[in-house]
Amino acid sequence: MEATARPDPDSDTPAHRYSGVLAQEIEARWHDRWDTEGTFNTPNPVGPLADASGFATRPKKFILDMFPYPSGEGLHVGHPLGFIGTDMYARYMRMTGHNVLYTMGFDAFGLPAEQFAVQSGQHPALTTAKNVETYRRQLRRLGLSHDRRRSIATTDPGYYRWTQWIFLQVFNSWFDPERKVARRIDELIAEFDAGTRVATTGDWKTMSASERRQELDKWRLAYVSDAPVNWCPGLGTVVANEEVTADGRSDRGNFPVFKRNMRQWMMRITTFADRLIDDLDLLEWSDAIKAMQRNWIGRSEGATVHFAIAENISERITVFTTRPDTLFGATFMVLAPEHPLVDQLTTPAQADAVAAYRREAEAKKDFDRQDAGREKTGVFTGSHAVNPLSGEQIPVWIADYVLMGYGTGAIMAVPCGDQRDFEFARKYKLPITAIQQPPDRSLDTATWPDAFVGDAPYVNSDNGSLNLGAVTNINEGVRLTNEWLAKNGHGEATITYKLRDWLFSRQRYWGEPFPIVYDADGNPHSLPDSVLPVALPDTDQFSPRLFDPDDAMSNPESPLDRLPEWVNVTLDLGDGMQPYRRDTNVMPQWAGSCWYELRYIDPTNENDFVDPANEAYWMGPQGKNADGTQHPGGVDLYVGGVEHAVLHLLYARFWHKVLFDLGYVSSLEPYHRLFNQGYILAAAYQDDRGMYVDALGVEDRGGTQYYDGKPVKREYGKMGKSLKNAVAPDDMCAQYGADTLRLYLMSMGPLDASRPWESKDVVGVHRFLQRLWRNIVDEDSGELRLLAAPADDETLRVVHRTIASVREELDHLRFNTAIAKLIECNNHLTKLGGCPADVADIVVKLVAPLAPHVAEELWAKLGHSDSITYESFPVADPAMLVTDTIEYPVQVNGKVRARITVASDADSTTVQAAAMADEKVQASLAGATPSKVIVIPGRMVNIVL
RNA sequence: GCCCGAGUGGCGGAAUGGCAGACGCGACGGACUCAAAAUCCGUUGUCCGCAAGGGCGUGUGGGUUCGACUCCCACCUCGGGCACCA
Repeated sequence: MEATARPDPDSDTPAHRYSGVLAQEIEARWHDRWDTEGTFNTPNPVGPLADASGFATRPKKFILDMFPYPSGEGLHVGHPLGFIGTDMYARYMRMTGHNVLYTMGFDAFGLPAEQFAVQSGQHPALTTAKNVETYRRQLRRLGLSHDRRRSIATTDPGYYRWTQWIFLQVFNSWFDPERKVARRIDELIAEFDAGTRVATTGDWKTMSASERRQELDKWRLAYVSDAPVNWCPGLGTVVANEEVTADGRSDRGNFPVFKRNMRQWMMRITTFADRLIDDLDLLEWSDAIKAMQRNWIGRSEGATVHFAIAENISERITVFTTRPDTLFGATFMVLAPEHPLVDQLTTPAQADAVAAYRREAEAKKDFDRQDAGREKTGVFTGSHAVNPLSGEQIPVWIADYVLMGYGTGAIMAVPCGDQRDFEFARKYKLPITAIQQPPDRSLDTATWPDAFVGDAPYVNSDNGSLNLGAVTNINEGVRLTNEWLAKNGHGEATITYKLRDWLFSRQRYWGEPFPIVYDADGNPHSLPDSVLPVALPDTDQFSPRLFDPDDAMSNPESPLDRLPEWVNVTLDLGDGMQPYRRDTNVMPQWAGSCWYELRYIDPTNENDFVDPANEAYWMGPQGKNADGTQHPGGVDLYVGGVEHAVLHLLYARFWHKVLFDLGYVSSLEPYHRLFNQGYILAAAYQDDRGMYVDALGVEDRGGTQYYDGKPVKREYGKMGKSLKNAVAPDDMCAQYGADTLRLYLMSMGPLDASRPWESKDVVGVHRFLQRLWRNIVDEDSGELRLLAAPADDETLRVVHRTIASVREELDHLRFNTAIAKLIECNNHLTKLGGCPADVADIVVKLVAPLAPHVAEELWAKLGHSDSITYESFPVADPAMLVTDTIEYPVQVNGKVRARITVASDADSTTVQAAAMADEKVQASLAGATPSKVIVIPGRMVNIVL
């Protein structure tokens, strides 16, 4: 497609027609003026960005986009969908008297930047800076009203200095399990010193300095752990659980991921699990996203139950169950093959079988073990456990359908009520005892086709001291059993989570270095604030060692390991000058995006990551939510894709809560209202080899598509490089102007819906702007051509109805219908032959948030010298919204048969009489007498026969 | 399997208990033009009919209601998330 504008100089197109060429000329001029005048600079209450405008006393709106990763390809038209929505809203908010914080930063650390650098042979710092430049230019061209003084990139040392500082706050904190808040590690030391809290590894008073250090490390919210992590040889790094797809591969690069024990940084996000679930209730997020977060955290309530072992082994087997009330039906136990008690439990007779089974299970990847459809397999250990309720001895098996990573890695099997246990019991001829009386089955489980799951009266559930016979619901059964277990020392009520602690280190180059050094004994020490940032050292060896993607036994080698002069340092950390080794990991890409909205507030603050007064103004709680719950604070509107539902959004909430607990921020949550925009889809085409071909080169001939003369297959998918169906915003701006692109993207449908891009449809909104222009400006002279006569009554009503509905639609982010209303209004003006002079200001203001460049130009032509940005948005005159007469549709038996016009204040009797008198109504009635007439005032009449 | 969404003209979509299809694309007809593009005006759910007019119509089947795209129940299809989670 040609990226040039349509009209050529030879054509007879009027010189001042609103064409792509003119639009670009206008837009470039306004971009310069906005920059020169600092039109979108937003003042803070205090600090370097405070000013005397008085704006900082206005009500505030903090409007935020999920900031982009600046890729080498630049933007395609799908990327700015959300950005344009927030820009329209931000501009509307400015015109309704708000002080608006709106800017854009760049999430520039991370794997893709590093991979792009490796491919191109250029340093990621260079490619990133270049890409950010491209993005800034493209975003500017779209007319986004960002306060550019507040823009940051996560790779700026002035930014990641504070990312490292927050890491140190997390490192120097612990979770108080009683108060359920993060507290400073100093307060833990004070509690140990005072004896009000007992250390877990020994007597605090007699511990050596090194022992005390190790005790404290066990409490820290950021800690080094030697635990199973996701090792991805194809990427050369470990990745977080959240970055592993359902089929056991990395979400970046789609490489296999293996569980391996490795020494890595973790963050104790699990301690915040309850608050991360509970506080979702305070947020205006979609139920879908809330459900995804709840699912991921995976809270389940139940009990731990301890089973004694019959064969004289002192250890007990501990299980977690959500259905302790079914304990009477536990007829065997199953341990994960990796369970630590398996060796002790295995009898000599079973040793070979158990060893063989464990080898087999180990060889399988985690993913293969998690296929629910697989036939269950297992081996008897030879030992028995004692059911604490029934006293019966039940066999202990191992099977790979039980996972070491969830609960305790062991289960009590209740085959009558659990389908997995039922299948296993059938296969290995294990007993199945009914403990509930299903309504449609006998108690003879041999006749059952499957496990019975549901509410039914308990049977066989009485051991003399616990009797569930009279219990009618599961909750009551669970409660009674938990009580009995606790009283008799066999267990207690317990809550478990699917959420694991957050794996926080990566063996890559392009990320934030850890502000941590290790002493000669390998103990981690935090570096003081004064040496931050720990700068990422320069090197041309920025690729980590990559391995065969299937080489599970390979070991990570971080690029920073290769820089001994950086790694080895001599420092005085309080014990005199000592040699230390720097941590050679870098933080995951999510670190930088965990707090960027806070830095937007105070981007130039050298002393603080954000001034508390500025944070309180922009993000502090705003009274009560609409439903009366506490307002948690946070940004007023956060727009972004649904793909971050459990990654960025969970991590950022966690960090924010830690900062809240430590008293650094006043907001409980970072993002009060979240809006997930849809994706822009586009047709993609495959040739006969299944290769994608450049969608821009495909021709349509009578419904069949051809590329290079050969037919191709069409499908629709997310716009992007991989499907070769990207459309560049620069091309669209060149052809029609940015205002047209903005309107088209927003008019395609609601912001939260995904929808296909059709380049041929763009011309529709372009024609609208052209007509709007022509209604105000003479296309030949470029001078105003307003109608001198005052707007007639009908026009005034149209204009005021438009004001009312545009306000209504913009308040609810319904840009598509707002645009439709404006088109309707403009079509009315077109029929008049132009815009009456006395409504021109109003019409231009209505368009301003949506198509700001053309609005500024028209505003200037109308004789105003200031930017339209801070003009007040029109308010509809209520008198103009009511009419003297109303047309009522008249239904006979629910079908519209006639229309009558009556005075708008006519009462029901009058309306009914007018309806009955109508001749079409009489014809439809055909002489019959209505049994009922319903009159809905202002709406309609329905005559029922 | 479980949890969310969504199914409306040729196409994108509008209407959330009260006139289904706003607005736009496309298509068709007309104006302008030597012609084309651009622009402007008009028609456009579908079927029957020359017309007036009428029948049908929001994935399928049932229900609530004077009235259902909208609410309820069951099902079908598509999209997304989770999945041997005890």
